[in-house]
Amino acid sequence: MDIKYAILGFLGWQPLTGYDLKKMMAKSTPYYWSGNNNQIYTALVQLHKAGMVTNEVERRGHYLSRKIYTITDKGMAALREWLTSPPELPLLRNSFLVQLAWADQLEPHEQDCLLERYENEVASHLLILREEQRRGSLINPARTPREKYLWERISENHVQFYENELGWIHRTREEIKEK
Amino acid sequence: MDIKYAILGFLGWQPLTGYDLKKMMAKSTPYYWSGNNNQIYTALVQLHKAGMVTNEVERRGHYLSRKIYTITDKGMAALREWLTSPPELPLLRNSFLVQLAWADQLEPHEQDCLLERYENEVASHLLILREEQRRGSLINPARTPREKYLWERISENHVQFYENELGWIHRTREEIKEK
DNA sequence: AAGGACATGTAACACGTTACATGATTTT
DNA sequence: AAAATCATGTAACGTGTTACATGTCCTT
Repeated sequence: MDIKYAILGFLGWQPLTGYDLKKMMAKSTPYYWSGNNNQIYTALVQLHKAGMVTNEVERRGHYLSRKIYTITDKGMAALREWLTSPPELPLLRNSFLVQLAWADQLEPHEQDCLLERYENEVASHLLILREEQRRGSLINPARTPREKYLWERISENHVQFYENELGWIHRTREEIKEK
Repeated sequence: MDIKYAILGFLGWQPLTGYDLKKMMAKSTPYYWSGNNNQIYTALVQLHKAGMVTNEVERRGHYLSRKIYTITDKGMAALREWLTSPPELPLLRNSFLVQLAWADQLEPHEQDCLLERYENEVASHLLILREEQRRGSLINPARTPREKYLWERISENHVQFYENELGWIHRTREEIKEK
């Protein structure tokens, strides 16, 4: 469960609430978990049980309260250990490729429509990513120059992935047209 | 549930058993489902209930038997409809990037070890992919020149993805060394 | 005789998403 | 007054993996 380590990572930075974590993950590139209450809150409970985090309840007003989580030494040690564990290959699932595998059954214009739609999807997502980078709406801790560099490279990894995909689909369409 | 359409795709080609499907998926690039009984057999039951496939039980010996599934017109229509439905963006999950996000906490040599391991993982996977391509151990239907071309492009998409990743990690390591 | 391929299925678990449920506080 | 944000949680569902369970047939 990656998300636990992502949480530990953020808490290693500063104490945070579940709600804070949710927002931070939504704003940072490597976190593919979509704004997801269930996962975050249950992971926090599990981390608490395992002694990796402690929480302090802060009352505000009559009913409202929030839990501020802090990482423990045990949590820091677990994070460090995970950081040095063997990295895994990325998991890639592209259902478009499954469509393409059987696209020979389509009429030529339907087939090109499919390819064009995919190209547009990728291109517009790339624009969004670049815009986010440009506006600096993504989190970049930058506590040290090295950390800043690493986060920039992670962001770059995403952009490059979509650029690569765009190049591939473009060439595919060109080659089909030539026939 | 993509896998249902993948099954319909293969059955559109020829009648097959669940076991056949399992092998074919394992041998073709765009099918990311790992040799998985549960999914295939339950999907076949669901497709059968939905009238997308029929099956014929072939007895062989006293106890042994196998179910040969055939796609129906309804199944073919469902497949065609899915093929023309709007493609989705690929789903990419790279837990290595989550490790990297917090890698500033590591000693320089531990950090480079992490990067090197990832580079090696990607490089060796790329070798496997290229070897599979070269040996032709991957399925390539090639019933028409266009279909052959499409499957080659799908295979190329995979290779390009890992090549891109390899380029990215290589450059990242070089830039870190320069400091 | 042993091992591998053939063949079908179930059980338990892990991960992730959407939607539901509640209600206070702050901003417009 | 309405809308957005803050804040925590639960329920139901979908998808995918590993391991379990069973037994035959074919090759070495």
